[in-house]
Amino acid sequence: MHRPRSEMIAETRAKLITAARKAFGEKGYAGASMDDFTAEAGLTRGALYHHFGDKKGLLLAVITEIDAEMTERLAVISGRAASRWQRFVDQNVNYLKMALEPEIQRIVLRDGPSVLGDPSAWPTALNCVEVISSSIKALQEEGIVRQMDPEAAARLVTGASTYAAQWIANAPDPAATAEKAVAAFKTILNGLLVSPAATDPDC
Amino acid sequence: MHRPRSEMIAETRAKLITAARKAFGEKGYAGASMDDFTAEAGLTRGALYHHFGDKKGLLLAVITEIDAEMTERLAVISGRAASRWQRFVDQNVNYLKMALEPEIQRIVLRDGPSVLGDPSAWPTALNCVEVISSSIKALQEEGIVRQMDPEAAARLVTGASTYAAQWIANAPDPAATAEKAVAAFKTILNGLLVSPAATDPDC
DNA sequence: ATAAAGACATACGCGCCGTATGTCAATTGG
DNA sequence: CCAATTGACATACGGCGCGTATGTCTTTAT
Repeated sequence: MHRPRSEMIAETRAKLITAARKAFGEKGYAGASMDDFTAEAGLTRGALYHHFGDKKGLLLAVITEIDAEMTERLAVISGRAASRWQRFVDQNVNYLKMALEPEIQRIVLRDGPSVLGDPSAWPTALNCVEVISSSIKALQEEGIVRQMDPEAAARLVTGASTYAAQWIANAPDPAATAEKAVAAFKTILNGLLVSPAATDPDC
Repeated sequence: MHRPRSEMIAETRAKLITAARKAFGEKGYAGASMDDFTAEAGLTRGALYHHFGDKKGLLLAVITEIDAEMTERLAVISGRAASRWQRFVDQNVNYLKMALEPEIQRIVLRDGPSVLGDPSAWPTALNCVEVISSSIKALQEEGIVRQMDPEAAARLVTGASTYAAQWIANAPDPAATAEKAVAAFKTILNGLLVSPAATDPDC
């Protein structure tokens, strides 16, 4: 009756990741007690150490899951864009929007780098940056974007939006701050063009 | 013979901050034992809790000290620049250079946000961002830089260089990576100009 | 000179992490 | 079909590190 063991294992792993993700998101990595959230998943710390090695390993698993979701969401966005340039702008704006979510801010943007070190060195390597990087490369080949190292440009741009997102989310008036930040962000992106539009082309 | 008590206190505070700064920089915030580094300063945790409240309070004091140094270093740079635009570029490049230092990376850029939350909400509020912000404002008034919210622009630009710095410092070949990153960074800064130079104006 | 304040040390308890060990079910080979 | 082995997970143990409560001793104030 117990369907194959591998399914039980996958389910256990999923339960642990889900419980940890919730705890990390709400209380932060340091504030989340392994005893507490494993119990909440109906398990003990034994299971956790068996599957993930240690607390850091679990955090990495949680971040990998979140990053996969982010990449998927960006891919969906990329599908429906009129032009390559519009796609690039959409990707960036949506990356910024995702970075506004408290769970992503806390787990991926703040605790992640502190516990696991520089994000660009992570195994999962934040695949969503890759998405933006390849957009830039395509735009350069069409002669739309100025020549520069695509990966470097992608990291600079995502760094800017990441930082801006934290600023927005913690500002006294997030809506007004977001407006200013997105406007400035688009102006900067506009500056990447070989022939910058004199005025902002879109909303 | 013991010169005024206030001097002794200041000395104690300074000793604690120095010892903590060293420990935080080498072992990270979480890995630094308060018992260890207070002992190294010839004191105990009692003194620490008396002056700083808790471990987070001490981290804040350390970051405040580092930020003051960074601001000072930027101010010196700002003094010797041919043009306002050149000053702005110098500030950014030097901000990036500072962000390459391991101590700043670990304490200010990684552990700080994790423990104290979003940097833009810190009491010290990273004064160095303010320096860059006012440069942008001045350049806009001269009609050199495109119109946008100066603070937003400053945060985007510092976010980009901060992120890029971590990428560089942790890259397998930091020198080559730095070259690509700085080149791309200058191209992006160039895009802020009302009349962008066709080719990069300086080295 | 005595009282009050404050700087700092000592002592205690508790939470939390990692490891070592144990148990029981599920697979595998004959 | 039945050992023997593997591996998933629980339990038990030890230790470290933080925060607090308390104590002592010096300095300032009156």
